[in-house]
Amino acid sequence: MKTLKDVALKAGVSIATVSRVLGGEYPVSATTKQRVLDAIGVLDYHPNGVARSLRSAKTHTLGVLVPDLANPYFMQLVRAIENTVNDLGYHLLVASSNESADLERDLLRIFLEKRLDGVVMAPVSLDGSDVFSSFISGTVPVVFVDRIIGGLLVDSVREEGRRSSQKLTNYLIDQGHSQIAIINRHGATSTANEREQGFRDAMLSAGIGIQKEYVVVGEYDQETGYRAGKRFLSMGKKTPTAVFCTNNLITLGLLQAVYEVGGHVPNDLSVVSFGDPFTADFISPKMTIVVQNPVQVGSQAARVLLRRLEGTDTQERPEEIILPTSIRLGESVQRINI
Amino acid sequence: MKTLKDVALKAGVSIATVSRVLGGEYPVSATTKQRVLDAIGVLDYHPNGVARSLRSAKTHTLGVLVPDLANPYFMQLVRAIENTVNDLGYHLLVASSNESADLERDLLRIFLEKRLDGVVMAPVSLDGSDVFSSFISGTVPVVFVDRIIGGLLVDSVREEGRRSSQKLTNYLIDQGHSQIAIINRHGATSTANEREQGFRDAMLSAGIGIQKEYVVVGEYDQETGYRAGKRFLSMGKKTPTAVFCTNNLITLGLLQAVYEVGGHVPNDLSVVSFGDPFTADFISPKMTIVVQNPVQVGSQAARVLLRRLEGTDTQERPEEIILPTSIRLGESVQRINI
DNA sequence: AGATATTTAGAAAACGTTTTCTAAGGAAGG
DNA sequence: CCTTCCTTAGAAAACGTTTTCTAAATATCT
Repeated sequence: MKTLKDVALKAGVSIATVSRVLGGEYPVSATTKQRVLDAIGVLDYHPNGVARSLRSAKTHTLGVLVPDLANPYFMQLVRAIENTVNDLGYHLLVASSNESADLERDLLRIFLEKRLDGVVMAPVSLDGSDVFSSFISGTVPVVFVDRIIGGLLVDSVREEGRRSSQKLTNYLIDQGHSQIAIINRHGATSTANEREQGFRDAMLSAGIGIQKEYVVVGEYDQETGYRAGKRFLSMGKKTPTAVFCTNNLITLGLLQAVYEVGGHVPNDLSVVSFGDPFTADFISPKMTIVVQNPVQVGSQAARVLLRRLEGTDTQERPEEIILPTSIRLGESVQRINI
Repeated sequence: MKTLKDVALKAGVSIATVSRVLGGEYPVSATTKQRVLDAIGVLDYHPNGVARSLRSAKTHTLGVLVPDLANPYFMQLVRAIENTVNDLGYHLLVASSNESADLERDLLRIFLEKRLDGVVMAPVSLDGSDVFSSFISGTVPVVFVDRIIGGLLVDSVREEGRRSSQKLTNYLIDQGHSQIAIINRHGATSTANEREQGFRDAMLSAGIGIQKEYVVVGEYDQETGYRAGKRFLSMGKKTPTAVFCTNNLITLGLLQAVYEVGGHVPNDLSVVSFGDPFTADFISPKMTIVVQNPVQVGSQAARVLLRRLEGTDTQERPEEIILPTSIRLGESVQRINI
């Protein structure tokens, strides 16, 4: 591959001059400029971005770390980030942690070594590991999306979870349900916690006890929803009348389980869920959901990050943006006569 | 951020020695090695990957260029590529061309400047532009996925399209349909072409003429399917009895249009489609589809690319892998009595 | 014990840029 | 016409690595 030196030789100037023609800041006479441009064209020269990055300490690349690329929520998120940053000449290194804290740590180390200019991530870890402190001491801006890690002073953009969970549960209760199950993620992502809290808030104030068999924990994936569904359906008389799915993939799995035994939603089982617009629109029946907005989260996060990158607000306190969510009623809940 | 120099100073050795400790190839005495490792730990040193890349002419980063990140097919594809290459220490720069040839060219130029080690892309352009020749002369390995560009000697991995299209159409004909519409992408992606060809093959050998109003072209998106659906449904007696959707997003849009007017599939309209497993499984009714396999395509493409990167088969002729597809019958087609 | 081989470490070049510093040549001013 | 200023261009340092070349110190062999 050709270098500045080749171009300089061809054009009969110094490499400094070629660099200046490309940079455009420094004055170069019209004639030499043309000679250089001609040489560049003839040689099919393409600047070496790696060398540039080394010299300028800027890679113009942002790291995006999501737990699961196969989740439409995160796919939409990534897309929104891309759309927002592309115009300013940034590009994305995308990786997924598969909900593993170890993998997350490894990937962050890679991000650090690749000297990415900033990071948008949905954290999996429960607490700030050593890698985070490296990021912070290295002053690489990080923005958390969807989830947060308590105790870390990091910018974050997420969606309101507890109150909307509460409202969603209340809706079920209002429709006459009391045998309500919840399928959630194990462990303690902030998101999972908030959703479960909201659920408990509602049940508590309605005076309904929460039965152990009705609380299922697993992963944010279809498998978890499918298994839980199978189990619920095999409980005979004790089968819940309604299920609260805390995640779109879990919902898909649950529906699969119901349909597989010839069941019907909502006739045999009422279902409510958290859902991104993409997934939600093509599930039948139309689901009653808390409408999530990954596009908003992504573009806001990108904007926060870009502000940190361009601006000089290094010692400013972290931004914490919590987007409001709303409930959209569908046809996935049956009214029960008490 | 700390450098080799800092570590060398702290450990009382030369930077060459530190580099050797990190590299692991060159023999270093146990005592100095320990001193160096201690210094690295104390200083929280993280190697500068940019400098490494400059020196070694390897970025360990692959470019992935898809037309649309919001399409579950490509999302699955990207994920499969990531899974395949991560183990070997490669990471992905992901970008989407939004089906724009101009944007595609710009992004390829960026890839070139960032000195990515290789590229996996679903090409949008119809012919090989100048950027491609830069890639080829620069010997950056490229693998096409899903689509190809005629006349370019480039590795490719895609799915069989024409014969499966023909079979899918034949199925409709066997079920008694003759008023069959097709919704396809405009222009000439190889994929769109093949699917249309297969459709025409079937219609021709069945002796059914293809009516102009039954051939709709647009984008590979929901909007296109939705609009086409609206139009079909407003044709009264001439409304087709069956529609062949060449793409999963188009299918979603079409269904939306049908449901919106209270219609039913397949009672009011039979629908068949190309579909990725993810989307297909959660559409109701269960669709009769050509099952696409983005995961296979992605991992195969990654493997081909890795082989080019590691091996020395530079002058070998391009690989052209065409994966077989199969038809999965669902409940989206109604049998018509003739 | 002397000669040779082996192990370990440092100095310096190289990767391809950007940018600072220096200087040549011409324009402007007295 | 001589001095001063401005414009344009080159030389060289710097960014942080890896690697080649060289050399010192130690081990091995006769």
